This record gives sequence, structure tokens and C-alpha cells, in this order.
Amino acid sequence: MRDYLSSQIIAALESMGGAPDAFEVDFQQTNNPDHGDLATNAALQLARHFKKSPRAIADELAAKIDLDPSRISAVEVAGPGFLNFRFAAAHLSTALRGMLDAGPSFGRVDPTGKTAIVEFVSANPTGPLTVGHGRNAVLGDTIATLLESQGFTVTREYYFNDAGRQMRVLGESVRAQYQALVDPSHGRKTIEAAGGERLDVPESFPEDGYQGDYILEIADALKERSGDALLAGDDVDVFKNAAQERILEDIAFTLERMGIRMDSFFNERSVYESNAVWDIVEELRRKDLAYDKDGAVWFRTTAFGKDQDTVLVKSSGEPTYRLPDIAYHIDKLSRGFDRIVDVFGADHIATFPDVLSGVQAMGHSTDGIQVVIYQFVTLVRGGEPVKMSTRKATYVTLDDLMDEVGEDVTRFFFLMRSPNTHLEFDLDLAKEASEKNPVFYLQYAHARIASILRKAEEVGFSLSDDAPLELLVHDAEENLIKEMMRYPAVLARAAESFEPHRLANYLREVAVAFTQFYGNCRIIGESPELASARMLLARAAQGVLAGGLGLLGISAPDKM
RNA sequence: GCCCUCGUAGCUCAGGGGAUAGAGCGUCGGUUUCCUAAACCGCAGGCCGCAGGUUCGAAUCCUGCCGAGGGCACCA
Repeated sequence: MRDYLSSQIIAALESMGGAPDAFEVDFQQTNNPDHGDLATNAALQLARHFKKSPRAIADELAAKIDLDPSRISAVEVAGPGFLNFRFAAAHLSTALRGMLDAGPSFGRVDPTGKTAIVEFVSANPTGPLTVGHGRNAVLGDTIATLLESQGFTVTREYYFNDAGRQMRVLGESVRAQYQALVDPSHGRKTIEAAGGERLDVPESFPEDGYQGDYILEIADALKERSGDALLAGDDVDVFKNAAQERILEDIAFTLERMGIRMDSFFNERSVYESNAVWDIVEELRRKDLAYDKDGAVWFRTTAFGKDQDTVLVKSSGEPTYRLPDIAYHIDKLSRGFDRIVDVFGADHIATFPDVLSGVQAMGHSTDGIQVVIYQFVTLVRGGEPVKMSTRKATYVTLDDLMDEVGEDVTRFFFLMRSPNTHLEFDLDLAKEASEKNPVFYLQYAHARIASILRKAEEVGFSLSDDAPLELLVHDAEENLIKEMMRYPAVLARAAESFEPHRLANYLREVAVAFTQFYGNCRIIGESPELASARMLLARAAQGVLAGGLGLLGISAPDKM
């Protein structure tokens, strides 16, 4: 429709002497029904060019423009010089027919052959996923789904590191618990935990060890499997590997529960095994972008606008996270994706530019790499924020959260806010909300439609594809159709800006429009023609709700 | 001190440079002989943090300030 109007306006402008070369007609959705369905500010923008008042230009345009009355029923000049267009009834029924014909693919783009990789979660396997990881996981998964809706083939990838200091401490934590389990003579000590609390732990437990119960469970499993045979060696790896394996399994299980399945797990180790990291250091040295100082290798980030250089390789010989990260991104580039999306928490905000600089320094364009940063989640219970830390025993796991409020609510709450605002997750509200919660509101609207269609068929009305859609002229019917007509654009915008909340908010508006239709227009009791037309309208709304909820990973029940 | 995000109704938040700034929750009042009341309708509630600037037009873009959160390690 916009393309059509745009071409007609350009044609009218030609007869008025022509618009500037770069001129494009800009349309906006109106938010007041008095302003029609679509408005353009073209006359306002062209006032200077034509040296006339915006209203005069608008009047002239309105007079000269040639419009198909089956698509546009009226053009009005309003306000300072807006042109308001009103959709013809026939245009609405044509659009509704199109939605019904498209079925579940309405709003979606056919496969384009383009590919994307979305990297998300990427939590190191040191413990169960927490609420913070949850926002990452749901956001990343939904961004991937949205890209799929726009015709991309998407790879969901989890990047993890099992080599660093964290993992060593994890292994030592497990070993200490294991030693205490198999050897009763092993001593105890107390260490200070979060909030000054004192904790009783085995004597060999590391100062900054992991204190969760899962460490004990892993140690216990090792005892079951190997008895005290592991006491002899002094290798932590056996403990570390057991912990990692178990924790990754648990993580995959938690993700699965949220409807998330990763396509691949990329182990940081592989960029060491391929020697890629050391090649990068050499290359950067050659380009004078890396140098030695204080026994460490430094990356000249000042050449990329930073106020300090940063360390690539510690004096211990161990690289910092930056080096493998650079190698990993170069690896992703080499795999030929059209788009590369990284989903990071706000704590990475200062660090990913270094990684991108590194990729550029190696001679690659980073234009295809897009980084989505989301702000932190605060869990609120009883009006008080809940403190969280993976290492201390104070975190709330994602599984706990789902146990408490359910999978659908968990997903929706993570998705209903813009990624770049802090998310306050009110547990009391999410739970007690079985009445007021937007998730239930949407699901309820869907269930209600299913119920109406069931009931209508029971009493003898039938869904007929050739129902006379032109009978749908009630305001509530037209509003619902117009609302649904926006769906493809909303979806495209949500996908391109990586902002699933746009879809979540939009679905609510569809549900509101449907509910108004429901309140004003009945099916049972009307003439068979009108009833079947309304059934088709309801069916279309059901399709948009089910499709949208599906993209968000939320169920659309037929009964509640 | 520097960097990033945010500041909109009592609370949580939407708002792609446009016309009279919206929703949910909360408050108050109303609606069920009628396809799902987990619903609907209505009232009240706003210097869009402050001050400048750009523009025909700014909650939206720019600058500065104030406030909140996060980040500024040879941790990741």
C-alpha cells in the first residue's frame, strides 16, 4: 500500500514541477482514527522546495493525485499540511483474504537463502544457569526465531571455555568435597560467604571456591562411580571434567525446558588447538599492533580510539579472554554467515569493542557483526531485590524460576521489555498474576477464539472459505483487520532491530482489538453469511496470535 | 575521572522527527437471562529529569548538567 501511494504521490508531484532527487515519501501510522489510516508529511517537507505553504501544496496534491477507489476511499488535508488516506472497505477484505490464504506463513518471509549465527547464553560451565543467563537465553533464542521469520537460516551457538582459572577453581572445589566424602579424617574449616555469613567447608576447599549444592552432588557421583580411587592422583582435571560434563548436561536440560535447542557448542579450546590464537599474536606483532611490556603481550587498542592498551597475553603466558574471542569471531566470519549476532550482558559493554578491534586489526570487516547488549535483571520478591551470585550460594537458578512461575511466564517476562532497560522481574506479581498477567491475557484471547469457533460449529455454523468478507464493516471488525495488517511490518522491525518486545507489545494490541470485536459482534445468531465471515475473521486473529506467540516461544492453548 | 544504558502517570514500562503522549498494574465507580468475567466499560492521575541547541515541528536528534544502574584488573 505504501509503495502504491508513494508512486501515485510522486506522479502527482511530477505534474507540479517535480520533487528533489533524493525525495522519498514518508508515511506514518496514525494514532487517531480521525486522521485516517495512513498519513504523509510530504507537503510539510516540500514547503521549502516549492516555496509555498505546506497546506497549499497538500491541497494541490490532494486534487491531482489519482487513486484507485477500491483501495483508498478518501484523501484529506489536515493540520499543518498532512495528507491523510483512508483505506477502502474492499481493500480491507482483500487484505483479510490474503492473510487467510497465507495461513501460518502470514507475516513471514519465504526462505531467502541467507544465513545467520546467533551466539548466546555462552555461560562457562561452572554452575547452573541463573536468572541473568535466562534473559540472555530467551533473548538470543527469540532473536534467532525472528530472523528465521525473515527468511534466514539460523545457527544457534553456545561458546564456552573450559580452560581458564574459573574452571580450575571449580575442579578444586569438587575435589575438596570429594576428599571430605571419601576420607572422614579430612579436616574442616570455615570461610566467609556472602553477607559475612560463615560456611563450613572441607579443609582443602579453595578460598574463592564454588559453594552450591551441585558441587556436593558431583562429588558424590564421583564417589559412587570410583570409590576412593581418585584420592591418589593430584590431577584436578578428572574433577574438572566430571563437573563440566555434568553441568553442561544440566544447562542443556534447562534450555530444553525453555524450548531452546542449541545447534552447536563451540569450545574455546579449539582455537588453541588450531593455533589460531598464536597466529593472531604474530600477525598483530607484524603490524605493530602488539608489543611486549612487563612480561605481557599488549594489544595497541589506543590505535582504535581507546585511552589505554590492553593485555592479550598475561606474563604467566596465559591469554586473556580477548585473544580466543578474537579468534572465535574470525572463525565465525570464515564460516560465511551473512549476519553474526552476539548477545551479551551489560558487563561486556566495555570489552567487546576490543574484540571487534582485534578482528579488524586482522584485516576483516566487522560490518556483519552485530552486538545486542541487554541490561541486568533484578528479581524482586516481597518488594525486596533478591541478591544473586553464581559463586556464592545465593543465586536463584533459572530452573527455580521456572518451577515458581512457569515456562511461559518466564519467557514472556524476559521478552516484554526492551533489551536496553533494566528488567525488574517481580516474582510475586508473576505468580499471583494468573489473573492479570499479560501472558495469560494473550493466551486467554487465543483460547477464547478457539472456543467460539468450536461452539459456532456445534450449533451448525461452518467455516467456509468463500464467506462474504465484504460484510465485515463494523468499526470493531475493521479495526481488527487493520491491526492484523500491521503484523508483517511489526515482525520485520522486531527482527531487524533485535527487539522481541515489539512483537510482545503488538500481540497485546491484537488481543485488545479482538476482544473489542468479541464484545461488539456476535457470531451465533447472525445470518449464516455474516456468521461465517466473522468466523473467518476470528480464525485470522487466532492465526496471528498463535503465530506471534509461537515466535516468542510461548504456548497458545485452545482451552484454559 | 572515563565509557555504556536508563530517567515518560502512584508502580512497572511502550512510544521509527509529526497532529490531543499511551498500556498494564494500583485507586475509585460500573457491567454477567448473551459465543470463556482469566473478561469488558468508565473516572482520576503527566513541567516526558533540568537547561540550551538543530528543525516548519522534539518525549524522540545534538551538547551540557543532575540522578539511577552497570563497566573501566595481567578475571570472564
